[in-house]
Order: sequence, then C-alpha cells, then structure tokens
Amino acid sequence: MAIKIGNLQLKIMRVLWLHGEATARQITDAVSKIEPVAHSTIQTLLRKLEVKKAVAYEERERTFVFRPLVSESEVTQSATKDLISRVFHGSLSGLVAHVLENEDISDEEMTKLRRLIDEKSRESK
Amino acid sequence: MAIKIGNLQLKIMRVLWLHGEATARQITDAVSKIEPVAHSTIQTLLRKLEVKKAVAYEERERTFVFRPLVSESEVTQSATKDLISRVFHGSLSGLVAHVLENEDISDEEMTKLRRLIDEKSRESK
DNA sequence: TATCGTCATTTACCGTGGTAAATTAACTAT
DNA sequence: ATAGTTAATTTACCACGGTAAATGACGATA
Repeated sequence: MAIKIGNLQLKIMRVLWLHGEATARQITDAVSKIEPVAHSTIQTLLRKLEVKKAVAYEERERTFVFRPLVSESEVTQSATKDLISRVFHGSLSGLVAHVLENEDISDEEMTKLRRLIDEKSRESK
Repeated sequence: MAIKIGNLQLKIMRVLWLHGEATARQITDAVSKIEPVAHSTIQTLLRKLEVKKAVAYEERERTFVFRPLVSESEVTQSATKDLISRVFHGSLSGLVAHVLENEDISDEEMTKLRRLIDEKSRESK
C-alpha cells in the first residue's frame, strides 16, 4: 500500500491503465504526444516503477511488455489521502471549503458536487 | 507563486503561522512534541525555507527570530491545485467523487459538505 | 559479412526533502 | 579565566524523481 509516484511516473501509469499493457516505446510515444520526453527517461522510470512493484513486464519477441500492478484507484487514493491528512488534518470538508473559497468553480461543477452529495446521503440512509 | 514544501517544512510553517514568529529552538520544541526531531534538522530546513523565500528572520539578542513570508492559504492552495490538476484533471468534483466512493465519510462531514455547497450556490446567485 | 536500427542496460548527474553530526562563535556562570 | 551552554554554520549523507547520454546485444538488411 501507500503507492507514491511522481508526475511523469503517473503519466506512464496512465498509458498502462488505458491500454492494459504497452512496450516502453509505445509509452514514450504516447507520453511524448503531450510533452516530448527522451525514451531513456521513460525506461529509467519504468525501472524505478518496477522496483517498487507498480509495474511488471514480460518478454515478448525480445521486447518488454509492461503491465500495471497497481490500479489507478490505488494511486489516486494514496495521493488524495496524503493531501487530506497532511494538509487538511483528515477533513474532506476542509479541503472542499478551501477550494470553494479560493478557486472559481463553474456552475456545472457545483451541480455535479451537489448531486454527488445528494446521492451519497440518500444511499447511506 | 507555486510554493511547494515537504511535510516537515509544513510543520515548521504551521508553528510560524500559529505564533506569528518563533526561534529555531521554539520550533524544534513545538514540532518535537508530536514527533521528536533533531534541532539541527530544523535549522537545516529553516535555511532551505529561507532560500525559497518562505520565511525571513531577524536577529534579536543574538538569536534568529523567524517569521513566515507566505501564508497558510498560499501553501495549502498550491498543494491542492497541484493534486487536483495532476490527478483529477482539474476537476474538484472528480476528487470529491473519488473520496466519497473510497473513504468512509462521517455524517458530520457530510453535513458540513452540504452546507458548504448550499452557501456557495446561494452566494453566487 | 558488415552495418544499421532497435532494444535493454549501465552510468551519471541535478534538485529537493530529510536526517543529523561536527565545528565554531559567543555569552554565562563558577 | 575557564568550563559549560547555546546558537549558528559547515559539512555530509541518503532517498527519490527526473533527465538523459553512452554502451552493449542482437536481429535485419544491404
């Protein structure tokens, strides 16, 4: 548990979550579409992800095919938990209060938020 | 902008926000109440905070008295923005949805959340 | 067969957060 | 005046994320 990864590592994981599996080259290409990155950088980070058991690979026709070992939810979860506990003393409403006060939230977002809360309270009853 | 600090550095800043100003020794003592830390560690981090203009000091009776140069809100803000943009593609509701699905939120928290949203929509109209 | 392209592997470096001991400088109390 | 206390400064690591070039290994192709 408590999978903690950086920003580029997250982008790599996203490619894997999206495609189920991918070669280093495919990941480099996918990530580079948004922001160019050297292939060797991707390989280094894949190695680091492998060390911390976030991905695994399998050799297929002399090429490594990587697949994720952790789910998007797990990673998202620990990043979120980390922020909420570190910065907001464990309080989700603290976070939301802060954002509502300091950021402009669109009407659409507000509607979504309200719906989320409504649904959640209905279901818990 | 975009002040980014680690966990222990955050704890140091909290002492400063709380007291307005403090000596390194006072910070060490305050932080150590929760979790012991070497005085020299605090001093090192104060130095690093000073380099990045998060604190300033003033010499008083041969002792440095530190004060914060950035507000709690600024720091909280950039940590929050960072998470929301990195992990939730800029969507606060995405974050909230995730938390509601994956964590147990108390009734009290839910009430607070609802109130926050109610107040916010009322005020924006 | 010699070279070209493509992988994987090795090696190396920077920045930042954290950890802290060792040293120096200055004042205080005996 | 000397020993002890306290603070600041210096120095030194480690871990991790990111960045990437250099090298090695191997199959394909000219």
